[in-house]
Amino acid sequence: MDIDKDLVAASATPLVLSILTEGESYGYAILKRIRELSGGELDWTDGMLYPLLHRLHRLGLVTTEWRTSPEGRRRRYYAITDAGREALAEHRRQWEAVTRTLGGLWGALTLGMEGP
Amino acid sequence: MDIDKDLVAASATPLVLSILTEGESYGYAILKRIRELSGGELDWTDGMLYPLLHRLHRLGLVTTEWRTSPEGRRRRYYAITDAGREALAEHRRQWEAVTRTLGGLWGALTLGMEGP
DNA sequence: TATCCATACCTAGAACTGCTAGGCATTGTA
DNA sequence: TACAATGCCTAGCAGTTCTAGGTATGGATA
Repeated sequence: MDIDKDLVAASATPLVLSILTEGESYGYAILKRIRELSGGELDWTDGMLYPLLHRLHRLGLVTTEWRTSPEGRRRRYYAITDAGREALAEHRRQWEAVTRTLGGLWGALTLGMEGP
Repeated sequence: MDIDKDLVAASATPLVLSILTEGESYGYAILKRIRELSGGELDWTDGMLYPLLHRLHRLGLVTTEWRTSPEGRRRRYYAITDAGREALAEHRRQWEAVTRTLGGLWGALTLGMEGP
């Protein structure tokens, strides 16, 4: 049930940026959210996520700061920037272009998008 | 308008296998078909396609043979195998799973699938 | 109070890979 | 006869990824 490596790579950035549009978050919580959203199909290790978050920060797509949560834990919170939102829109555009191309070959394609 | 490298990588195998479900084909024609299907958004070089076709053959997902076309050109034709069809189904399943995950974050998502 | 699990983060560098940039040959056409 | 289009191939470099390791702390349990 492992998702193909290339597909994981292709979806990583849009997925993280999308999660951050829901509101700021931090590494550990993002991992759990990904697992939850995909119903367990996408199961990243933290070693995959943190370098990605660092890269997004280097590219100016997110801001970050250390804060202490109400529970007393130190966490590095991330928030999406305007540039991040633009990058996400472009990713989405590309994802739709490719899905449309594949959809043209796959015939009537629902992709499970019709649900509630 | 360049499509992200990772997204190209993720779509490469399902795209080629899908094209071969339309009937056997050969490298040069597959390249043109990809350009056509994507409206020019996906623009592979031949140096990207041939190694992929070789890999698909090595994996038993396609068969291949040299033939001379009616026009007198020598071409290496490729045809999808049963294993290839199974692999394609699995790719499609994964693509849909990831698209569904992203779709859950993107809200109502048409992906241009509603067409004529 | 010792131990274990969950939470929370970080990175070096081995291992892998993809594609650029080159090559070759043939047919049609200006 | 020269150029464009058709048609195929691959070495190896340049680039990246993620595994495997590390650290630390809060809360629960025994």
